[in-house]
Amino acid sequence: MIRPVKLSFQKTIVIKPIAPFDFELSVRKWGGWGWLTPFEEFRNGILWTGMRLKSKPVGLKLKSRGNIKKPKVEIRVFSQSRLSKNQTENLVKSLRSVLTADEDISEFYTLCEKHPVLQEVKKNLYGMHTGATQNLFDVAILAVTLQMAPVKRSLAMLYCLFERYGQKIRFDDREIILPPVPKTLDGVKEKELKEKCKLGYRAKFIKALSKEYLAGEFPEWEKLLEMKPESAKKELMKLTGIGDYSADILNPHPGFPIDIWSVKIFCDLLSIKKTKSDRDMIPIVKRWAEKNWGKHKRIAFDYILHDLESLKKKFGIAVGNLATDYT
DNA sequence: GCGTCCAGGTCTACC
DNA sequence: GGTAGACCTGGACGC
Repeated sequence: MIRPVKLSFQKTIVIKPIAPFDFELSVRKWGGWGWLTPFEEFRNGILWTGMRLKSKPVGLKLKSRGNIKKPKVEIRVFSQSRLSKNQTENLVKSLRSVLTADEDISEFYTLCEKHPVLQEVKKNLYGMHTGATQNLFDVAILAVTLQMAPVKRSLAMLYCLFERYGQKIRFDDREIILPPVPKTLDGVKEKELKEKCKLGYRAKFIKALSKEYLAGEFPEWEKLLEMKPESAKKELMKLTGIGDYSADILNPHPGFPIDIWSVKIFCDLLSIKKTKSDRDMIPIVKRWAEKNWGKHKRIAFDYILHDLESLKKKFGIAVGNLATDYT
């Protein structure tokens, strides 16, 4: 990795999300995945992280200046050069989106009253918004590293990709690593990715995704939003290495990205009778979620995965070591 | 210590 | 269109 890019303070942005909004729950993600990058830092109620404005690296220092009922987030912005009016407007738009500041979760909370598991997660995670990056390439890389591997190995692959090929930024006495860009990964040999980051067969997917991005074959987030959920998913599945599971992670429409690991938990939690193998139960549990939770299935999914430890105690589900694998 | 199995999917060849 | 088998790696397990 090249030496860190030094960023200096430019301006402060204030965002007022729709209440209820709990700042810490919304920006602190489980399992070492991070909110915008796995290498961000959260300490004493402050989050240091970063993102790109097109190709311009931006450092962000976020702090709550409100409360759950009257939320207000102060964001100090750092960059190499002054932000133009247009860049500032785009940054505010991106920040509102990744914070899901405009999402009213009260409708989901009404649904929560109908199911004991959701009642519990609502109580424990009240005010959590589940936003994350809109950069489809970054999410595609994450999805590929999640495939066919335990969490420990997924994190090892992801961390290696960031540390070797990501971009380090330095601001406010902190160093943050931003995700690798397609151009960088396109310039790395598949053999190197396999050997250095232990990506195995996934190295081919990463290379192909980089080439597809550079060739303009990645769909745009806004266009996917305009499509019907299933059409958007089909579009995403045209990308190399993106199948049913990964497309559910990338899709801006609410999906239900369960896999072999999580299907066991959902069957236990939701008392869904296991009539087939774990893999064959995946479409059955997906249909259950669609039927019972509809457009709220993704936020329900996120709330449940964030609250596994307390759900384990409350409902005695057999998540055992699987849940602690995330910590 | 060594061999075998399998995991938090996807692709491809084959029928 | 449906399905079996291959694909990387590393931890768990049995011997």
